[in-house]
Amino acid sequence: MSSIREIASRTGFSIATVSRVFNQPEAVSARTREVIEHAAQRLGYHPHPAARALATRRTRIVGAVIPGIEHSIFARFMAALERELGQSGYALVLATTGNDAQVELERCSDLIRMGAEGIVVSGLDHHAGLLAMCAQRRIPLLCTSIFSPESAHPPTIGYDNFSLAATAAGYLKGLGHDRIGVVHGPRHNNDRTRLRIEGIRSVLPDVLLVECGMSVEGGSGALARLDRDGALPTAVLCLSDVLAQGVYFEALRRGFRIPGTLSIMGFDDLDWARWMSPPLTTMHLPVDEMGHETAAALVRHLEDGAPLVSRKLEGQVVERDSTARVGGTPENLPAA
Amino acid sequence: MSSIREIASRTGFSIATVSRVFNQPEAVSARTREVIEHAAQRLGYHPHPAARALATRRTRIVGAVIPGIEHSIFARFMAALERELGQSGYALVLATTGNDAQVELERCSDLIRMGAEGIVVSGLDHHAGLLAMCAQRRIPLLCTSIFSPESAHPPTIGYDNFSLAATAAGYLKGLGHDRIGVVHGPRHNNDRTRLRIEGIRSVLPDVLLVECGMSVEGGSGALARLDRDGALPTAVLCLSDVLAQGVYFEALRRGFRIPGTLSIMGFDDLDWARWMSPPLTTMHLPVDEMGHETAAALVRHLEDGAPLVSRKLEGQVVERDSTARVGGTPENLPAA
DNA sequence: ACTATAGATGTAACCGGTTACATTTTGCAA
DNA sequence: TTGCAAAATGTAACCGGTTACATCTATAGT
Repeated sequence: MSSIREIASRTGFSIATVSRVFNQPEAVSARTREVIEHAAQRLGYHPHPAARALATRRTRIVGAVIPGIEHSIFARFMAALERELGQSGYALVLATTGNDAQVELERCSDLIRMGAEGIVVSGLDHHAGLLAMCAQRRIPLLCTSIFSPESAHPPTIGYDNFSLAATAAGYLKGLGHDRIGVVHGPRHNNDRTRLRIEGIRSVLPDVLLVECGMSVEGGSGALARLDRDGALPTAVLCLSDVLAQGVYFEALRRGFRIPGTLSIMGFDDLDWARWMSPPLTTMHLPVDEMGHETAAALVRHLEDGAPLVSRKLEGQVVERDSTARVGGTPENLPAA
Repeated sequence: MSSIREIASRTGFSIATVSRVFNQPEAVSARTREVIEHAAQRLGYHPHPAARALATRRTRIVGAVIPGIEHSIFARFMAALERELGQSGYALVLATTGNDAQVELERCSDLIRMGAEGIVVSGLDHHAGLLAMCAQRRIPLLCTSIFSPESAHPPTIGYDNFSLAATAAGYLKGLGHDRIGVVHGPRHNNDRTRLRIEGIRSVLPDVLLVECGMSVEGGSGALARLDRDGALPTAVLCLSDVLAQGVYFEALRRGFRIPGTLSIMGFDDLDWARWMSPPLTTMHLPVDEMGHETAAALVRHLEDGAPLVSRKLEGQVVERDSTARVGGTPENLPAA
């Protein structure tokens, strides 16, 4: 409705002066500033975002493209990202892909089409066109939930999925488990999962893998399958706490004792993990830090031109009571 | 880098023709279109979003301002909202408030400042300035997670918290429970919670209320407090599945049988509820539908000027095994 | 009184699209 | 051919800000 010119003509000043009141108040006399601010207030003036963006060539929008936000760790990551970005005056546009590279490309294209100044994605392997598109438009692309020192482009801010998974596997191995099952989500289009599996295999070459949907239901079904096949291991490493939750309840349902019959370990350290009974041993993933670091890096790059550099964040095993030394407890048989 | 004028001069056509190729291709001859499209391709042309937004006065951005996305039902709502908006070519900007009305106002202001064409908030009571701000700038504001037929402004798309909670309380009452505890999150700045409590009181006038933080830990602590006070009811109604999860595990920890010693009922119907052991009885909230309807209503309003009207969505009790008729099971005492 | 200089303000040219309207070209009937 | 409507294209005025540069004013120094 009311533009800068409206205010200018109402107050008798020029549009430049009005603009200065909002952008470089110190360059305007106190009296003038007061008059213009008052008029702006009275007319309910707000600068037109597109006009400002056109002139300054800044939108202060960054986009995040993730597989999905429903369950899991991504919601926490988004929360941290949003909090940090918001504090720096940036807006976060959210887009989900459902783990489809083609959809991811389209979503990124949409983000660019609407003015995103930077894009955050998950993982390192993407549609071939994605990198090209971002490079051509000079849009910084940051890969998260993964760390890779080798690829200078694009930069990664995240954890080392391979070694974290190896550490988790090593933890269970160190507890004396030799028959270990790994429950994981779809490998397709998910390099993090693939890396984790490789990491586990580096410690436990012939571990038993069970792939299932990335949901509580999936985890539940995975344990059911293991049990039905008579392949029940002494420990199950779940590549996500959500899967662990499914395994956990399915174990309870089958009358297993945790960790007596079955040690269960998760991955993520979602907030409810420590409140289960018994509390869930899991691999803590630094997602809050990741959100924080990602936002900070992007903001520094956008504001000061600081280069985007890869950053490795640490995770660690959070030992709780859902895992135990194998044979360490007497009641090793199903209870019911 | 490359603008419409660049392409125009390269191909010898005018900027108007170039613009038409992208906006009204049928108004341009096939030959010309081909030439221009080819040049655009070669130069890696993408229309400048701010310039387009300035000229068309459209940004195709809508904002959602929610308390937080970490746990709970909001992530699911956002997912549904984003999916639907994305399909209509709109982007979703996410902002969180942590249940602070002042922060909410600021976040909304930021959204407007960056060009949001519509805003979605949770609940009906907000900072006084919020409505005024949106009204002045002609930004449609949609309140969700709540339904209120009375207030034509702003419109609400959601469920009736009062009657849904009353129904839940009625369900437990119908099971013969007379000592019922209600575990709920902060009432402050949360009209949905207040409405639910009122609804419960309409059925159970002197129900026992326990307020706690909106987390698994909160629920866990709430049950601990109930037990410590010797005020253990026969059933606990939790105003969120997250709280129910805390109560549930705390009950297990204390050796209670569910539902033998204690019936537990949640609110939300998050996806893991049915996979617990025993599965959680809960009040199903139509959040997917809410996201869908909210997005659709907003898009219709923005595209065709359709009026925004309040819409009531239904929820229902999902009866599972965490609740039972009081005294219906013999083992009414703590197990361990 | 007369500059030199800093401070305040104004002018106008952008930013990169869209689109009403004017103009030119084309195709077809008379 | 000529005439005329339809199709294709061009011109230029927006949209609402920012900002380099020019201009004007006030203050201080000599």
